[in-house]
Amino acid sequence: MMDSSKTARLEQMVVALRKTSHRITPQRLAVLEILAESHAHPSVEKIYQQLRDRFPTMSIATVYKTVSILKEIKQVLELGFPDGSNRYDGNKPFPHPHVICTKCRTIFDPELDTLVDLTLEVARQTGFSITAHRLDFFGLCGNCQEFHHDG
Amino acid sequence: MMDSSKTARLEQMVVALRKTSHRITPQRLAVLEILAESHAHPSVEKIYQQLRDRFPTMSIATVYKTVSILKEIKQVLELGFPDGSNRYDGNKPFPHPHVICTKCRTIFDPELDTLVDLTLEVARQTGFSITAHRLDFFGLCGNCQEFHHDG
DNA sequence: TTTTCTGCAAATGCTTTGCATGGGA
DNA sequence: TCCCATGCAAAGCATTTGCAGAAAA
Repeated sequence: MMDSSKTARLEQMVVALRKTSHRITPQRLAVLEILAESHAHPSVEKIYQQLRDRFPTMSIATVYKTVSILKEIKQVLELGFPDGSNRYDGNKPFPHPHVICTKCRTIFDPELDTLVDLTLEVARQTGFSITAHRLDFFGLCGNCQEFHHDG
Repeated sequence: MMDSSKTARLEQMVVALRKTSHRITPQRLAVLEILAESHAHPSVEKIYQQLRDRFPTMSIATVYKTVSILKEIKQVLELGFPDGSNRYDGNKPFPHPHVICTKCRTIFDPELDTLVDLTLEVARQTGFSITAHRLDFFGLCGNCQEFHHDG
């Protein structure tokens, strides 16, 4: 991916914050940078760890608050998990499928056709007005298949 | 649905417990009955509430423990949500799509073609060995569209 | 200068765990 | 009888909240 697109994505997020009357602080900008550049779907904890070098006094609560705002203004997609290992996608903040390794917790974005047909079929069948969806595939990634240790 | 199929499903769960050396207690049997008969995808709290009449001294921890065992032996499907409002499906304890009302939290099972094609495509693209998936559609049910109050 | 944000700590809420008593098989 | 299950309370843990001082605009 070109560097300009990362910058472009960051700029989109900054503009979205400004439009909703949120201030741009150094801490927030740093969170935005990580979310705009990373394709690893980082957790709040991961974001926090990456920021501790630049902001030694930073609180993890600030990361939580920033991510919460980004969710509200739809600039980040939350991949929530019941065990509390939530992950965040700042590159594509709209519903799309994910492939998740149940061992090493790596998350990829597969290239699949959209689910518009399925969504329409569900709406027709159930009378729901569908506004979002979530599609996750679970399994072992190539690396974890190859080196499958015990435990 | 015929009554016999409910009984049949209950019997399957009992057999599965016995095969894995788990004891059949009145409390466990009651949890199994609710999971086998309900199509509402009940939460642990809901199961607990329905059991308090018959078992006044019952602990919610017992419901958690029973559901946990059923998960292990694949006799219940857990629909986990990051806000802790987990729901359980004892009728179809295998991956299948769900339609979820974001207002009243009703959950339906739409009749959709299986995702075998998509699963194979994901495996081909990513090199994963896919073992499970999760597909949720979110929106407003017919009733909540009609009577959409504030708050 | 005003309003919002940060950082710390306490609170929250679902779920899990430890342990003594009770009950299946 | 021998283990396992129950019920109670305490612990766990990611996330949220309250608040006083700091900083954006």
